[in-house]
Amino acid sequence: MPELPEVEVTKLGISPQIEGKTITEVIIHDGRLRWPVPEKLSRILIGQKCLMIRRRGKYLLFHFDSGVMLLHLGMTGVLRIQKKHEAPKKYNRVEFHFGEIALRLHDPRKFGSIHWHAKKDGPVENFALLQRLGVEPFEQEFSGDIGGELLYKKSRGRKISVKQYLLSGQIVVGVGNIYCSESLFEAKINPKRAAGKISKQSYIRLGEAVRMVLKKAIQAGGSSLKDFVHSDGEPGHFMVMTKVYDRVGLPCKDCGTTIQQITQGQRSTYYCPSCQK
DNA sequence: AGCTCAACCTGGCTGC
DNA sequence: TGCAGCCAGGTTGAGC
Repeated sequence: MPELPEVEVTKLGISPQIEGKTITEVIIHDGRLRWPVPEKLSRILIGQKCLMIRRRGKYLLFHFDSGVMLLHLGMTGVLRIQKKHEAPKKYNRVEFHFGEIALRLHDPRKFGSIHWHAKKDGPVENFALLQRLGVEPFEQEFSGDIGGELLYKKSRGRKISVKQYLLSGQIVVGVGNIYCSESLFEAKINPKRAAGKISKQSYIRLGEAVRMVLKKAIQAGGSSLKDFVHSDGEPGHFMVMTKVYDRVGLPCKDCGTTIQQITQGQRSTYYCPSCQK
């Protein structure tokens, strides 16, 4: 599931159930995720109250008195809130109990990860994996024309394609493979163009497109929030309406031209060769 | 510093 | 039906 909108929707879904509650048990069914789940997690967390859940890029940050637990959903991770007595299903990797409530990480491909950042090591922003992240798309630093100007300025001299540049998360976080194709379509930019050769005006359109596409997706995800929170079975999939993603061979919804698919940086890119110049 | 590419892991789909 | 091959929403780290 997870690009930024899905992570944001997850945060919105679990926060009311988790914030202010105290961890009573941590069970690691299979800690061999992207990185090993810290074995000390149980010792650290039991008895601690979750003060707040935040999001940074695609990471969820669970704040406790003595530090922050960082959780990434990877490609296939889903967090679900269930009753503790409900039996965990296949691919439940880790679960956290808050009294009768269980927060379960379901992750078939095990590309997710869980980390601990102790308070004594300073603010969580110091955490190595957060340091390389670009700015948040909905913060002041990417608002209005500022976002596009940032994309423009940082791209000068860059030879990689604008698709890979935007997807890298170096400048602005949260744009995964689906919303990257969608944003470039909305901004009418051909994904094959070199990042360093794109005008400031185009990047300003791209900045707007990124915010618009992500916002719409969050709103679409929001509609499935109830399903998500109350789900005790498989996660509810919400349909994301895409203009180009996964539409190879189909007509462009704006001009009718056949949507193309190419590979860039080992990932699929979809675009309309007429609309995107 | 920037670019490319393999790697992590499992399931689902396509085609023979 | 079986099986090989390819694809999948992310990200790091090695090597040039």
